[in-house]
Amino acid sequence: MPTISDVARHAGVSVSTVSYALSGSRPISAETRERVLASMKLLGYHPNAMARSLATRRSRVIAMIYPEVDRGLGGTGGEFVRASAERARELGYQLVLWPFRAEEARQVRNLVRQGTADGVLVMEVLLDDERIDVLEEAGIPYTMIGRTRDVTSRHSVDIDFEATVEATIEHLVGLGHRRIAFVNHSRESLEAGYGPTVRVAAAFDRVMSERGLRPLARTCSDSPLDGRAVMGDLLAADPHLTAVVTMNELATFGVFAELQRRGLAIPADVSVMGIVSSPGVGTLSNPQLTTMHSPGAELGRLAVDRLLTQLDDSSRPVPNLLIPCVFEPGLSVGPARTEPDDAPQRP
Amino acid sequence: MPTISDVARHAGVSVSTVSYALSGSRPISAETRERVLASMKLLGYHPNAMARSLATRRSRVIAMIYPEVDRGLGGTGGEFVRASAERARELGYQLVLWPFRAEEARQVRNLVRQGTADGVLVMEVLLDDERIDVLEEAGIPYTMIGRTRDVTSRHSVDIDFEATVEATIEHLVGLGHRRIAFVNHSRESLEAGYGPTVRVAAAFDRVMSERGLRPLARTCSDSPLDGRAVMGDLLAADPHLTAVVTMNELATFGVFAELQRRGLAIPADVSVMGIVSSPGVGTLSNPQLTTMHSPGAELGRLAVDRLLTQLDDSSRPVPNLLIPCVFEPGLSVGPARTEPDDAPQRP
DNA sequence: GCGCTTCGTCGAAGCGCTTCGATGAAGATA
DNA sequence: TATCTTCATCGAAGCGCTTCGACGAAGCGC
Repeated sequence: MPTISDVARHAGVSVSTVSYALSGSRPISAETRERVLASMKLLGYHPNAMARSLATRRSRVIAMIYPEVDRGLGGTGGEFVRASAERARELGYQLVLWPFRAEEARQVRNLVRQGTADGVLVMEVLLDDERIDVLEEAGIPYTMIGRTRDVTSRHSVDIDFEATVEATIEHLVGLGHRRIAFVNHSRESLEAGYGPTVRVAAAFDRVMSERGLRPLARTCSDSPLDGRAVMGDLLAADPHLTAVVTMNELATFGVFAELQRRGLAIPADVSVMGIVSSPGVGTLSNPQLTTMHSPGAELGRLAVDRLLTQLDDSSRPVPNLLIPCVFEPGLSVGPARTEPDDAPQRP
Repeated sequence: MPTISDVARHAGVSVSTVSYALSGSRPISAETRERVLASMKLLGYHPNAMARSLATRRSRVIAMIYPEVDRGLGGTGGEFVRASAERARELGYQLVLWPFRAEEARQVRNLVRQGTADGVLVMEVLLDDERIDVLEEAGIPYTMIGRTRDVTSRHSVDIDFEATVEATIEHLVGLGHRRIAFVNHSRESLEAGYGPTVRVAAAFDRVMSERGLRPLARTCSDSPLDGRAVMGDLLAADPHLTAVVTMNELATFGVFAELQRRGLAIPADVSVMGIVSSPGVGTLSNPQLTTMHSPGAELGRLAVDRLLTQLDDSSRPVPNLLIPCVFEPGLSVGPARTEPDDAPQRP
């Protein structure tokens, strides 16, 4: 591996001239620049990343803290990671993976202190998340994917759960649905303060109540088996429900199975709509699931952009971003069936 | 951020003493070591990774080249990445992601030359893969997940496709199946020389032929829709087939749908067995899919171990590893139905 | 023709660490 | 007691780069 002084010697200039020729941070005559660049090419020179980092105190590395790349199925996590890594590369940064859960905040601190990363991306943020406190304290730029409880002075991009729920209910109500149930993620994730679980639960309650509808909701562990049980439970709670909204991809398979077992046709008897789902997951069901798919790749890119803006110019304020899920048509949602006991309706 | 000389000053020793106290590479009296460690703790000192790397010419970073974290569904890719990152961390390394496809070998070379990574992990290796040539040429340690065509002098871990197919066919034949069809990944991936596609195709041919059975196989793009079409095609080619082996998770959903549409019961009429599938994917089908799931996490850990062994002691030869898939029982495989035209069988 | 600015380049310091050779103080040996 | 080791520690060099101050050579106005 040739070094900068090999290049300098070969081109007959000083080391600093080579550096300036490369960075352009001081004027260099066109002629010598040519000569230097030619030498570089000839020798196959590539600046050593570590030496450069040491001198500039910038590693051009961003870290991504992620507890799980994949939650079971669901390409969302992976999609997010890939999009971030790609965007980072486009902008000349590298992405390192720090596999830490919320409880491992101390490890995060240690790694941050080592100075390997110029900035940090945090996935799967909890409402109260120690890792964020550590990052704040260390004074290192970061961007959350997700949001802590209070987010006013913090940097985040997130799915716009509220708007997503709003659009979903709007869509269903527009098709005549009034009795709409919701299948959430697990009770544990709700209690742990996992953002999507908490925010969607709250949004569903609010949006339904605002319309004078009953917000029938259940938590459900991430498995088809529990999805079946919960679907049964929901039908017991309201035998006349006409639509089910589910944020739990694995459970959705159970929801389908249970409805079909009971002879309820989708969507003729019951419509099913997936929200915050990974792209393509809709095609796996029969009939194909209508979804609001989560903008994983877009969030990944935006998170990186946002973080790097902060790095380049920490004074520039960057607004927090909320991206709603995208409607992806399927065959699992249709007009509400007219219920006998819905009869006394106004026209 | 305190530096090593802050610590030295505070403890009243020289910089080198601090370094030795930390690394233990020269004897230091217990007393001064204590004093130094106390100062470190008090000052909150963490050695700067970049400076250390520059001095030692070791970055303690390994890079992972991956074209896709997720192929649609399938947590295998993500599982692999996560397991690798975790294992690397356990051993004091960081994992950076290099999102390069096989065509982007030049970019790989540039990054390698920068010296950011001590070693490289390459996912989704093709039979003929330029990236591997680049790594060989650069003389940087690497480990493939997957294999190039000739692997004798190269470092790899991979799924043991041959053993997996062998075990699968064995299992089915043991249940009386003779007419077994195979649904592979896409024709494009076969032609691109994507390892799993090619090796399993070959293994299926061989294993079936060795048993005097007809190796009925089809490529199929990764989608439920094409899965349906291919299933129809297979039934046209052999209306009496009793088992389908599929390596294509998305297509499997279509296979199920098509069989059910035709009133063929699973497994009473046709058994379906998924191979090289991501863990948990079996539970999504109804009836639950019997699979040979791919040992993604194990491969991830092993790949890292293997690479780091090479780094520590490049002379020590490390054998290439092949890990078979693991049988995961489900409800989609049963005894072969007795076909009218299979009648003249020996007892 | 003089001083003044501008331009292009150089040398050296420094980023924070590791590591090698040297050194002085004990302790062991004769 | 003089000599040789051994042990613990120090100082300095060096990893490959950036960047600051300096300096000579042109170019400028008057």
